Amino acid sequence: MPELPEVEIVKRALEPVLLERPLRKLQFNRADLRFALPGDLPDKLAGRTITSISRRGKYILAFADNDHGFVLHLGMSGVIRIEHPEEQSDQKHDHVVWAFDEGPRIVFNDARRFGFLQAVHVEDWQDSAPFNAMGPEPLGNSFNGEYLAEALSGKKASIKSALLDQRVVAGVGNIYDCEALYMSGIDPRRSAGSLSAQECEKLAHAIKTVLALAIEKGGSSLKDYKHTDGNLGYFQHHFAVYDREGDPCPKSGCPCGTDNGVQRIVQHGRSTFFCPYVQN
DNA sequence: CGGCAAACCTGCGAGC
DNA sequence: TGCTCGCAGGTTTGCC
Repeated sequence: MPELPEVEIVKRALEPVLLERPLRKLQFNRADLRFALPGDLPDKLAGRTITSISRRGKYILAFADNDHGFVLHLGMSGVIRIEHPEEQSDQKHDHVVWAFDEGPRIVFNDARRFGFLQAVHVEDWQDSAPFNAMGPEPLGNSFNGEYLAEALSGKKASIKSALLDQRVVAGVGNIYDCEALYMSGIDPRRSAGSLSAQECEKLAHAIKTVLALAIEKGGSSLKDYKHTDGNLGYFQHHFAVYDREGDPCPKSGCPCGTDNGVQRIVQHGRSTFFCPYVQN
């Protein structure tokens, strides 16, 4: 589930349950996820209170009142469950548990284990990888057409893959990459450096729009998520092209409707979905 | 250095 | 029913 909007939604859901509650125990159910889990972190955080939560790209950061904290990445299949005492259940692939003296606990479940949790300190987290090379937040003011034109300048790789580079812009993944390129009418196969200033402006705007809309939709169905125990997929019904191979694209009267519809191609090992008429 | 394939790991749906 | 294959929202590594 995790691109920027989903991570933002998880971050917002964590705020009321993780903040300002003394953490009884940070429990690791195995020694490693994608990377080794920080074995000394539970001792640093036991009995402490988390005082801040933030998001950077697809990463969630949380710091305790002693300036120690953790950074969490959900990988491809990572899911956070917030479980009230009467609804706690241990499930396969529950790797990390945040336990409190009372009230809900927090569980990180990740079947594929592409996700990870690492220790960070408030003083220096920004100086270490990947944060020291990460591009701007797409919803922030510093991300705009002018920045994008500069960042893409001279790049020979396709615009599709350039947007997946977290050094160009933080938090865009395969879905919103496809959606933003559709929204801006840009062919995903074009080289990144070939985009005009006007196209960069359009694309930057489309990225902001699609991400903001996804956060809005995701937020509205977060209640369902909490009650249905892990059933996700809030925004999927709003995709214009992603995972819609063969369907007519949403543009009314688009010739793709009487042709082959939305096309799927593979670029650098990842699926790209696009409408060859809208995006040219 | 830029670009790209492969690797990491498990689960699920399609097809036989 | 059960097997194999291909595919999955991400990132890192190593090779040209």
